[in-house]
Amino acid sequence: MGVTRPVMRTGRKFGQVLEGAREVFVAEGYEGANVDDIARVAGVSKATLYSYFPDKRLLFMEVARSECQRQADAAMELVQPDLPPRDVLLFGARRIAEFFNSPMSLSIFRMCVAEAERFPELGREFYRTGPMMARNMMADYLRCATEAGNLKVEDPELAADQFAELCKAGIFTQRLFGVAGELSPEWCEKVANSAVDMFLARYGA
Amino acid sequence: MGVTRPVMRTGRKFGQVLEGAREVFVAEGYEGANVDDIARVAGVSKATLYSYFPDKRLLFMEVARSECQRQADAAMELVQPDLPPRDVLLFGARRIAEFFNSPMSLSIFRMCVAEAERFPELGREFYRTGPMMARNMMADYLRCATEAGNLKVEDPELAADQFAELCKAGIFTQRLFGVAGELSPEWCEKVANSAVDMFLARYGA
DNA sequence: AACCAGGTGAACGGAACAGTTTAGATTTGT
DNA sequence: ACAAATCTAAACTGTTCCGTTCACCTGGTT
Repeated sequence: MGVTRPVMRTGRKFGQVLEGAREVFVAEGYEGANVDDIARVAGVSKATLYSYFPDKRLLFMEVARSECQRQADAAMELVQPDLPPRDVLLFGARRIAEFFNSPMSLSIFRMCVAEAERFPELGREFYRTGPMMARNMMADYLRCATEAGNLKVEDPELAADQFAELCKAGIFTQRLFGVAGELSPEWCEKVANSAVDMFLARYGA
Repeated sequence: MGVTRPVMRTGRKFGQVLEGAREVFVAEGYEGANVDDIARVAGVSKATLYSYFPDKRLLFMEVARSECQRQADAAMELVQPDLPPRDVLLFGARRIAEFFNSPMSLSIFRMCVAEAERFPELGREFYRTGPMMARNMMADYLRCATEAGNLKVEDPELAADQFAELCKAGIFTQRLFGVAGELSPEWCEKVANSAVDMFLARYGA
């Protein structure tokens, strides 16, 4: 594939552009963000911005993509199969709860949801590089742990989904609708613990 | 100033306007919806539309509000405390799973999420009249059932949140990001059953 | 018949905003 | 130092679309 990538990264100010775009998109949403603002915040001329990205939509997708990458990297250290299941799960639960409590993550999530209908590729890309990575990793772990006799999971994919859902109980919805501000670490910890308790009550060996 | 209501309902075509707006908003989202289109679909002139609603935002809020009301009415029949817990929960689980599988519900949900940041009242109003109603109803039931010795729930609010989350495992996220189309009733049934199993494993008496 | 509240349709003002262009400044590699 | 690559500032184009306005129609009431 000698095909030139649609997005080139050669110039000096690529990083600035991406950083500024991230900031403005997160603050204003996709439609609300204004390209002139992005250029100003990035400390870059609009011409420069458009020399990197053919249009606003692709700029946004790159921002979402890079943010997903960051999350995926963080998720890598999520599973340490040599620990007892309770510890592994608790560690994962904390990460998930924190994710849905963080303003940045939430904002990206919100935008991808909002635009998923008009830009289907965006939604699918986000899902594939973000939530699906975590899901697969967790499902793999559950399969391993079941084979090792530490858990009893019949359907690892479903169980992984259930676990992720449990970890955001009482956090996600309220945050998404702006009912609550950022929640206390103690609250997150409680939700995470409760998620693990419930998961083990059902799937514990 | 006789304090005229911001939204008046006197004219003959109020219903048409609301119906047309609902259709276009659901299909296009808030930003994507065009007021001329709404008027056309509603079979009404733009002047008439603006005689009912001072602006697009309030029109949207009225659509969201009426849709929530509909959901709240449907939720009323959700809890029948005289049945055994497993049946009550299964009934609720089916409703929740179906809700998150329905295109209409999903679309309204998506829009409220998208606009919650710019129109905070909208997000809070949606939460209060929608998800929170269901949550309170479920929490009340759990409290009752615990007192009656049919369940053992320490924190009914948290448990209600957990239950709702479990019911959308593997449905919600995929639907929200456009990864999957509408899922089969069999799949929903499986998710609902699995949710109930897990819930009872933890909170069953 | 005269009245009138509610509705029509079409045009218009005006603001916001994506994306382009151009002539010139600045930085970088050599 | 010099040329190539990169970046800048600002004006400009074209479009979209909200919300307004105005002259005119319609169907029911008295």
